[in-house]
Amino acid sequence: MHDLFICPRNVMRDNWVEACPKAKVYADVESIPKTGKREAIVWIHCDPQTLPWALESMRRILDLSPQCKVIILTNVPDQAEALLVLSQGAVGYCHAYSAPRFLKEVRSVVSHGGIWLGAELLKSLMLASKPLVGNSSKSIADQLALLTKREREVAIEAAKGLSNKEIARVLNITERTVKAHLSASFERLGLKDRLQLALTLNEKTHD
Amino acid sequence: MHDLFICPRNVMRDNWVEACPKAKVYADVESIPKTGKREAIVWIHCDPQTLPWALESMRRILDLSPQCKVIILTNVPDQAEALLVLSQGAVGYCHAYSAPRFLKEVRSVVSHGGIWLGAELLKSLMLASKPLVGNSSKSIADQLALLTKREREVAIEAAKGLSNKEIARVLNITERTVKAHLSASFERLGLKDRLQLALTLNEKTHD
DNA sequence: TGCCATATTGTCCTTCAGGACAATATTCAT
DNA sequence: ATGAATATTGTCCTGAAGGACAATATGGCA
Repeated sequence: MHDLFICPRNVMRDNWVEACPKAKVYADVESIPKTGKREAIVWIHCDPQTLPWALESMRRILDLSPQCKVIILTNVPDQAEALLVLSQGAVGYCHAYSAPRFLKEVRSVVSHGGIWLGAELLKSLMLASKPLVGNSSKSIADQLALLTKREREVAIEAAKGLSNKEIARVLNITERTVKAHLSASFERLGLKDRLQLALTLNEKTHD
Repeated sequence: MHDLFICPRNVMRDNWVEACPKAKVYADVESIPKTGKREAIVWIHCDPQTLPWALESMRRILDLSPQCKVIILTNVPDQAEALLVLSQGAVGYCHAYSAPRFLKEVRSVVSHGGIWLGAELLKSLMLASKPLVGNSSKSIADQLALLTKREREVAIEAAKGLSNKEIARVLNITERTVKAHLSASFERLGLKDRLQLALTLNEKTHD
């Protein structure tokens, strides 16, 4: 699977050359020779201003050769932007100045059918996807079962919207104890904070 | 970076051996020799019933050696389970019967700091992060109708669990503006804070 | 008897949420 | 042209949330 770069300035950066020695560079999609439906890894360089152009280029490449893999190289990585390009068909999104070794890794992943995204982006996706988890086969009861008795009691009060002080008063323990149980519950259930806890425990069960 | 497998049955499957020829297998965390703070790729095999054990094993491993990479191998891949293990620190989640070539690829990705998840899971994550409105009942739509366009946009992001900073980034406005819209929304809808807003906009039960 | 899990609590710290008061710019209806 | 609503942003402030590190006590089990 060969590589090609699309860069408005029509210049290969050193790290790109080192990562993909045999790659060719073009200024735009039109400049690419028509080579039939061969698979390629297409690296499109852009910045926030030229993102729409990059997205349009990707669309056209994927229209012509759906089996191509498109990786977006940006000067200013941004999560929302990453989500946008990935949702529109890119299989990778990384910094244009990344080390050659890193780019080789990205190349390896996508050439085998993988998708590349950073840990921070994955974290955001997981946060945003909590409703999905709520609708999973793992019921609320199952999740509560992962907690100890006291953790459960505290979690339920927190899910109602009570503050730590209010929960402490209701259960006749200190605020510090409330925090300890909540932190343990967050970790056990894979939740970020009490808001996610509240959403999780208030999910409708499926009967 | 060497590999080790944790499998209750203390047996290496053929595909594991082929993917990681020099790896060692242990029945549990206790059986692992204390080798100091060396990085390792730890593959933990489990099924739905032993997931809690696997998660606990991972926690202990990461407590002892935070630089270790943990990959969960399951007999029954499940999206919610994948999200749970990834949110608790795993960097990979895949099928225990995966081809050696595939496991090698996973190994390569995580050893270079990447996180492995399948294209299907990523797709689900991105779908799940779409706006909440559309699946809501009329009452929620009615409440949203009380807000201005911008207030609505901010409220929806907040209801997903995003912080003010994250919302500011997504909508390309300042954190101060986010706060202003949220405060206005709380007052307009008669809500105390973002937790109540989240429960209201995600509401499925009527108590 | 010893170990582990659980429950409880303390101090300290950073970050975040949200309110108060204030201001400018834009859009739209009158 | 004017006024109101909306959008945006600033500074400043307090209180809450949550994490880190630490400690003691209790109950159950091998």
